[in-house]
Amino acid sequence: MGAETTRAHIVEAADRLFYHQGYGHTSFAAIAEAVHISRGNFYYHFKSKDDILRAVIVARLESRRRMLEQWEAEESDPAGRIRRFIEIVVTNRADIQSYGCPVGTLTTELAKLGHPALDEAGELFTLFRAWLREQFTQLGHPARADALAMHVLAFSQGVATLAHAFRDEDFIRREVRRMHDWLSAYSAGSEAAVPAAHEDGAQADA
Amino acid sequence: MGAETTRAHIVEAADRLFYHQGYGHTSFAAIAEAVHISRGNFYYHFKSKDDILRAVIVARLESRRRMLEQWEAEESDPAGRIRRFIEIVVTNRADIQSYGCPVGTLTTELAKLGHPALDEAGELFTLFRAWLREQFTQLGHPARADALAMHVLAFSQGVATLAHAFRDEDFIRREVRRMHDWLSAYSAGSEAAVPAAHEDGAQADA
DNA sequence: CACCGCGTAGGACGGCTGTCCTATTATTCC
DNA sequence: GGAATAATAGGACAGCCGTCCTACGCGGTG
Repeated sequence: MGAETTRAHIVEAADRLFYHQGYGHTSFAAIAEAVHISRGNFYYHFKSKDDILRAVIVARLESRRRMLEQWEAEESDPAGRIRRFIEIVVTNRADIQSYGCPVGTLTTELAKLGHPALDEAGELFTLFRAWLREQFTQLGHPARADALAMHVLAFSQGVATLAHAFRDEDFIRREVRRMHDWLSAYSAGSEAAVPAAHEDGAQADA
Repeated sequence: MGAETTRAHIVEAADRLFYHQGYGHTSFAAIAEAVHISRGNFYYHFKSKDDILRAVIVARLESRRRMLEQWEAEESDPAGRIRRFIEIVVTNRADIQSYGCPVGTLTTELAKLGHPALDEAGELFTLFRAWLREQFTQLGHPARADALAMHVLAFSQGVATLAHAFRDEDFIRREVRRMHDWLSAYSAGSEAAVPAAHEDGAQADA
């Protein structure tokens, strides 16, 4: 088997195990068993465990970039692209209920471990933040774009964390509906469509 | 020194270290060093590491219960009590930016570890959920109370996760302001004050 | 004073971890 | 077909982990 193939298999298995069990709790032996190679052979492809983590982060970054590019190819308007992002928590509800958000849980863990690769993991958040900011800018809210992007990110992290803790699918769908309603105020096309303060926030959610 | 005092010191140090470094990454040696006792002496007070974790969870539960009781003593109306909860992320912003939410990060970690004490940690979430549900019921929204409670929880988790990842205090304050505005639609006193769907969600956030 | 028990100290243990080293097999090229 | 290189296997190593055991000091009681 080619070295690149084996390397890809290692990254794939490590990606899944880091997501399911966490980085710190996933041993070399566990990855080796999943890929069906010996522990010693690891160091032919990677020089340390940190090295595998960085490869996993790079793989996730590329994966998410491809996802966002595909959305831009499929959705012509920025509002539709943002809605795609909002619906991630529904699309991936099974994994999220079992393991939480891959980005949020990894970043939190690396921060607590004081791991040097924390900044690289943070780029995953930055990627989404910048992309959402761009969508809101195209939607006609350049000044608020970054704050709105952060709000959408906070929504997805909050929903993922609680869906994980309570394993509640109805909750996910309720919050997604709420978020769609929230977005519709911004996607009406003109800045004037955005309601003034104290008129926001509530809808038929229960 | 009394056994109970030492036990309390251990729980206190473990609580802090579990929060700062995570449960799995905190060793017995680290706790022992923080309390200035020997490692071996641990097993006079606790019979395992799981035992310490459970004691920490119990301590956190009691701490949060006391906090909620104090709010009920200080705030006469349920809306004010909910606002107290919303402002936790501002009050504890320094710790949250450094270590995230103590409840959310612990629950997520224990879930990934497959730790048997996961359910006990989940009671921390359940405590807040039930308390918020009660406040929204008193506010006049009994049917929506649980969904609204979950929404407030999702807000706090989302804000905590992102504030931790980006260390952004302005973001916290923005989201808290947004949440206060959201709540004001429900705390006007009558059910009729709640806006209809598609009129919610936006305000001066940036 | 002698005694007893509570609280503590510190080392020993087996197991798992990441890392490294060397031997062995598979593949490719002349 | 033989030689050089790519890829893998598997054990050795030191270090840390949670756990356990035994011995020691100290304070109160008879």
